[in-house]
Amino acid sequence: MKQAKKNIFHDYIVREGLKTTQQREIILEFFLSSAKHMSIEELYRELRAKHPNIGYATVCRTLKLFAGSGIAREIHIGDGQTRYEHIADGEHHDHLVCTRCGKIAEFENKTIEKLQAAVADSYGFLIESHKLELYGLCAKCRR
Amino acid sequence: MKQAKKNIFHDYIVREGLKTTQQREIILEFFLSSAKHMSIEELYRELRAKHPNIGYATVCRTLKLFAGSGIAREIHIGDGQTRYEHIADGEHHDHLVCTRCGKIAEFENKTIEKLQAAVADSYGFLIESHKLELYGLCAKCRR
DNA sequence: CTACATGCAAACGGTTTGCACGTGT
DNA sequence: ACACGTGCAAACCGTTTGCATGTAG
Repeated sequence: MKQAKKNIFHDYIVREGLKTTQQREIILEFFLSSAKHMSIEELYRELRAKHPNIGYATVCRTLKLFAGSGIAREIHIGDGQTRYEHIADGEHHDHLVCTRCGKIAEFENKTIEKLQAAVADSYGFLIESHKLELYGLCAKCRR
Repeated sequence: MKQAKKNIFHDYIVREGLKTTQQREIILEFFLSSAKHMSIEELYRELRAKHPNIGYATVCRTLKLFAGSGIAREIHIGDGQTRYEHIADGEHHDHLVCTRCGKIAEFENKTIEKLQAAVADSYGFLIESHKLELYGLCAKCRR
């Protein structure tokens, strides 16, 4: 599964006439093993601990490549940071964002998606993508 | 209805020990008559045309007050701009965002809201707010 | 050997803030 | 009078870009 994504990314690199570099490999490996919704800053900080000579700009640029290749997606949950999430085999999912601890859980609900499609239809609107986020307190923070 | 919101804002100003100023009145009047999801920049630019001596900072600060008073809400639709929408009597609504022309339509769907609540429950999550945006092409831009 | 990639620092874009001056109460 | 508000310009914060240098193919 991790390997599958590495392959997708590698194919993309080749297809686009780009190059496989040490930095890209390091960032790729790290991203694939990391938590699901890291911000650029978090990714950079943790990466930097092991690899002090990787620049912030390189992390930014590489994450954009991940998004371009289809193994990651840029998300914004309104905290002013750009985050990247793993794309799990075409599955779309939405987010439960804890406003206290910042934890992000994922869920999927086909019925909601169908209703969204119905709403869009009734407006003559053609959906390309959607974003559904529930903000509140996670089970732990409620207590 | 416009008057009702003016009253809400005015009460808020008094309650907080703030002051009614010319600028605030102008911005309030303008905001209440404006399109539903203006960005700060748009609001500022149009306002500025009539009132060249109103500063950007004042617009920002005043919009925050509107949000604080409950007559407006800050929204982010991922284009890097902060927008303010009117709050219609406690009604929540979601958005259809046209990725071509930028137009934002609103909708409301109680069934989706119920399903959201059900999902949150199943995670032990307590919803404070939510955001649902459908991105795509509006009826006009599809043609 | 050439084109692409990198790290740094400087630029960017939207928002916020510090400050001296203005104004509502 | 005093505290709050204003406009301007400078600061801010996360992200992007220009450039000289490094490196994959």
